[in-house]
Amino acid sequence: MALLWRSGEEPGEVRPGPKPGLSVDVIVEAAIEVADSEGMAALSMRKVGERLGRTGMALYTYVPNKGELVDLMYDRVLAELPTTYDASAGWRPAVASWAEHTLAFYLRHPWVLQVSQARPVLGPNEFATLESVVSILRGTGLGPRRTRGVVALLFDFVRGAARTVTESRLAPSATGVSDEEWWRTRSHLLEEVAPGFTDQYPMVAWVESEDGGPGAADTFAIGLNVLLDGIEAAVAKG
Amino acid sequence: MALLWRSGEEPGEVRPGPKPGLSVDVIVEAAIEVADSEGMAALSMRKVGERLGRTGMALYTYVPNKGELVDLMYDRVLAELPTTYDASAGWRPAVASWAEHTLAFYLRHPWVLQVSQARPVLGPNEFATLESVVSILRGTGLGPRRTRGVVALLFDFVRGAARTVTESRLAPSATGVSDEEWWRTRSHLLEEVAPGFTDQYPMVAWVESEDGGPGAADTFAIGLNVLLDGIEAAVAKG
DNA sequence: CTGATAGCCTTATGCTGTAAGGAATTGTCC
DNA sequence: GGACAATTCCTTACAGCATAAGGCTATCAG
Repeated sequence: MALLWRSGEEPGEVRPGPKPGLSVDVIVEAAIEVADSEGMAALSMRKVGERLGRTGMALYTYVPNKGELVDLMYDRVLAELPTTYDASAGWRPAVASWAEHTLAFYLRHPWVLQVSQARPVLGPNEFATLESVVSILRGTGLGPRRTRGVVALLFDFVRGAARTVTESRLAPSATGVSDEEWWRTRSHLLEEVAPGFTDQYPMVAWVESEDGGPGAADTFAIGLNVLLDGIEAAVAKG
Repeated sequence: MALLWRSGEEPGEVRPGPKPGLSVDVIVEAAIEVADSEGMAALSMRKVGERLGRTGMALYTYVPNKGELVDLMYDRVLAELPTTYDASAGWRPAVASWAEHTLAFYLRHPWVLQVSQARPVLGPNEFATLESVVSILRGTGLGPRRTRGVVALLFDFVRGAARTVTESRLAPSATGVSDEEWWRTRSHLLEEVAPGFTDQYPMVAWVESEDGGPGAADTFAIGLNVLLDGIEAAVAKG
């Protein structure tokens, strides 16, 4: 964890031995490139090493193990997120803006969703993101307990939405079928394998009727509004 | 996917060869036991095979690959969930009951959270769970699009809450520190490594002040209420 | 009995993280 | 300059993973 907060130790201390050809920073950078383009599952020490013209083992000079490397990657990409949001028009649009930025962030780095959330990595940028939401929510006047609940809810919602999008993005490419095609053939497939499933699951059939626009984006917007209304209600209650 | 919907093909068809010593069902059962007790990461074909007195390779006679096995495990445990909820007192308590049942379910089988969500596995029990929530939400009078949004929001919330609980449960045991102790030493640790972090992140410090009761359970209840109020607002708007 | 089939095995391939130990480089001290 | 220590990076090795390939054997239909 010390590595997370160092970020530029004093460059003094001249020490014997060959000059370091790498650094924690370039390793983390290379690892992020791998994870962004090939996904978390394809991230291996060997692959990161090769990208830097080294073997996988060379990385262990700089990073104690893969887990810590992932923690460093996580905190590093979090730096992309804004640290403040414009709350001049009230907390509602600010929260909406936060949610959209955060969603886009997860879509940019889907592997982040696979990094442990509840044992927080405790890096500086993780605190900064937390700081940014709480800061917005101070405008609601809610107390710390309620605010904690709302923050958790907001994160769960955005992360869940991101997971839905990225996974539905990956699934078709894995099977070689396009996204739309997949959903179109879905019902046909099901009718084949489970004849009369629309009778067996009438509610599912109903909820999937009346196809509303762009799908995922639409669902996100609706969920966000419900959520904001819920916060408003909590505020009204005091 | 055909395996998901079979669940008892006709036992006719007498075929040559040795009698099957195993079955898809006992394999799935054994795999669930492994995943429940040792976690998804520890689930391997070899381990499931050994639990049944076979090698790992023997399973490939019944199941095409590990991915399909996981799909089967997923749909199997989903059968534990209720298929209907009492909505006689209105949709609000019914949704609350659904959320609590579902949270408890995820806590019982934490590995389920690691099964892909957005390319739905499309098993019968997955549809049944979807059916149960939508069924409750019909009582709100919302249309299909809004209902879809609310369903997604509900699942994201419950899954996120479950993830938070299970991960904070696992983390300390991995490091050998107790849960409470971990949180207690948290601030001290941070003060050491990042002196004056309470000044740097005042909002975080504020939101973590006033420790409110049992923590996770409290956060869940608060979030759920916010969510229910949000649905109510959506209903009121029409 | 013969041939086909299905269950289960052993073996092998190519991945993974990482422990261990050695070679090479570069500094400080005599 | 030579000795010694520290450091980077390498090769090798091990245990584990999913799973492909091929072989042995039990069991059926004919």
